[in-house]
Order: sequence, then structure tokens, then C-alpha cells
Amino acid sequence: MPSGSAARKPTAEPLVVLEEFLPYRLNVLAGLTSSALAQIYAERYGLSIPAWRVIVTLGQYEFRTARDMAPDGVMHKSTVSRAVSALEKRGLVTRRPNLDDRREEWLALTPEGRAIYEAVAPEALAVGERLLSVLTAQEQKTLSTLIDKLTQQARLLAPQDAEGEET
Amino acid sequence: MPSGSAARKPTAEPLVVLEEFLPYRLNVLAGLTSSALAQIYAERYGLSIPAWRVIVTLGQYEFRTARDMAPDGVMHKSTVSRAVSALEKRGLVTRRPNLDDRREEWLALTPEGRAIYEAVAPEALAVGERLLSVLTAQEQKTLSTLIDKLTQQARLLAPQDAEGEET
DNA sequence: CAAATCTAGTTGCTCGTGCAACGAATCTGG
DNA sequence: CCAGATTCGTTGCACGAGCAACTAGATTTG
Repeated sequence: MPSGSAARKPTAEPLVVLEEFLPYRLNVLAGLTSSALAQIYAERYGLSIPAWRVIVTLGQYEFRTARDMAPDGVMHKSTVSRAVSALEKRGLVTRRPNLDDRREEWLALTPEGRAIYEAVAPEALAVGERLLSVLTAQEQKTLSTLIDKLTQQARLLAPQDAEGEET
Repeated sequence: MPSGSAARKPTAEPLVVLEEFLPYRLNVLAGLTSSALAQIYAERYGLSIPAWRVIVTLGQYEFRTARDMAPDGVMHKSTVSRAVSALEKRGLVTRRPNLDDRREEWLALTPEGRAIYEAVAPEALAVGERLLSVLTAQEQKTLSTLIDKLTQQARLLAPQDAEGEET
């Protein structure tokens, strides 16, 4: 147990107790789940988090533009751009210019890309479910609601749209 | 409205729906709250996330070693090391060798460091509370429980101890 | 239809941070 | 009491990602 030395005497007035601070706890949890997931898509398939998100989105929607990948400002557009380039270079994604608006391009999975998607997705899902397995069905529904409420509120408090992390 | 093009037709069998995937949602939420907080301690006080954590911990415990800053593997030790160096250079933190074990050093806030702590902490707390303000007291308790359960479980699924993000 | 404005996407730069290798101090076992 | 293993902390390296500036194309306005 590494926290054997943990019981150091607290200051007179600890204004913030980190371990109870919601943003901190959310980040720790998010980081841990990211690590768990990364084991799969990173170590096993060489995918970065942005790449994983691109693949999942394309697996979900068939055709999308790069901009669609960052629906609400999650992921910077440069991040998406580089992820797509990398995936294209690996032959997992194709670009096809949109003739109606030649600024953007339609992205799609190649057969190889889809193969990876079909291999990774179930494993990722399994991790998600193993995570949730410690909650009852009712708790899972509650959690979902709470996350939505908080996310909505956080969006109001965050700068404008900024952000960009993992999973 | 950027999502005007959102209703792209889904694939036959979307294996994973990203917007419903717990790890993804957790990361988005954590990222947004981080951004909200960063507005304060980064833009206003020039503190990185690790630096902020160090300051809060020292504000909480008076004396700590660098290792204590990463209780469970949150934050890499190199991250802590660099954060502490930076804080020392700014005169916010002091190091004093531990004579009982000269591998480690006792860290503490300088008066300047404490002043910053006392300025930042309430603001950060306020953000946390504004976040939570959309939840009832009961919901807040529930959330806390759920986060704990999930964190515990995530720790089992994550590699060994790996991790390292924001707040 | 020209000028100004806006949007999609790319790229150079920089910085934060994880990793791995290392140095120093400590602890353990023969 | 010495040799190997372990732990605290630092540092070189590389890479991922945000920012800002830019190109190219589209849209608006007068």
C-alpha cells in the first residue's frame, strides 16, 4: 500500500480536499478508463485516441466529413486532420472530395478499416461493460442522466467550445 | 448550427455508438470541466494542472514528498518532478531534504505559494459547485457513490497504475 | 459580379507529458 | 557487512496535441 505515509497532518483549514473535488475525481476516473481502453486500441491495434474516435464514427455513419468528427468541439480540428491523414496512410480510411462543396471531403472506412473496426469495437464495448458491471441497471440509468446534466452544465462553464482529451 | 449535416445515415450495424459509450462520455465531461477550471488556475495564475494539484495538496497537508502527490498513480512521477521544479523556480514551493531518508524531500508552500492557494482554491471550489448546482443534494450523493464504484473498478481494468490527465 | 466575410481543412511551432534509463540512497538476504 | 534488489527523484527523448496562421473554396452583400 503506497499510501502508508498518507496520514500527514492536515493544515488548519484545508480549503479544497482534492480527493473530494468533483473535477479531480472525474479526471481520475476518465483517465483510468482511457488507460483501460488504450490497452486495446493503442497497444493492440496501434490506434491513437483520435484515430479510434474517427474509426468508430465512420463505423457508425458510413460517410462523414472531418468536421463531423468533432460534433461539439471535442477534439480540435487539427487533431482530426492528423488522425485522418495517419489513417489514410495506413489504408484504413479513404477521402473522396465532396463535389457539392469542394472545401470538404467525404471520409469512409476501407475494407481494412472496417475489419479493424469490427475487431476493436466489440472489445472496446466489452471494456465499457466490464466497467459498468459494478453498477445495477438502475444505477447505470441514473449515471447516464447525471453525466448528461453535468456535461450540459460544463459546456456552459467551459470557455466557448474548448476541450480535447482521450478515450 | 454546425450539426445541420448530422443526420447522416447510419451503417447497418453500428457496433458502438460513441455518444452512448461511457468512457467517451466521461472523457468529454472531464475535458469540459478541466477547461472550465483551467480558465482560472491557468489563465489567471499561470498554473498547469499538475502544478495546481501540487499546490492544492500542499495547501491541504503542509508537508509532503513528491511521491505523495501521486497517491494512486494519477500523475506520473516525472510530471510531479517538473511541476515542483517550476513551482520552486517561481518561489511558490520550497524543498527541504528529509534527513531520515535522503532520497526524498519535504515540500511545502512558501507564503507566496500559500497566498496563491488561498486565492485560487475558493475560485476553483466555486466552479465545482456551479457544476454541481444542476444536481439535487441527493443526486450529488449518488454521483459520488457511482464515481467511487467506477473508479475502483477502472483501477482493476487499467494496466497497473498507469494514467495521467488533467483537472 | 466584386469585395468582404466565413468555413473546411492543413501545417509549422511549441509545449506538456509519458516513457525509459539513470544516479543516489535505502533495504534485504546471505 | 557486502551484493543485489528496490525506491525516490531527475532528465533526455520523442510524440501527441493545441494554437495560430494560412490556403482554398463558398457565401453574403451591396
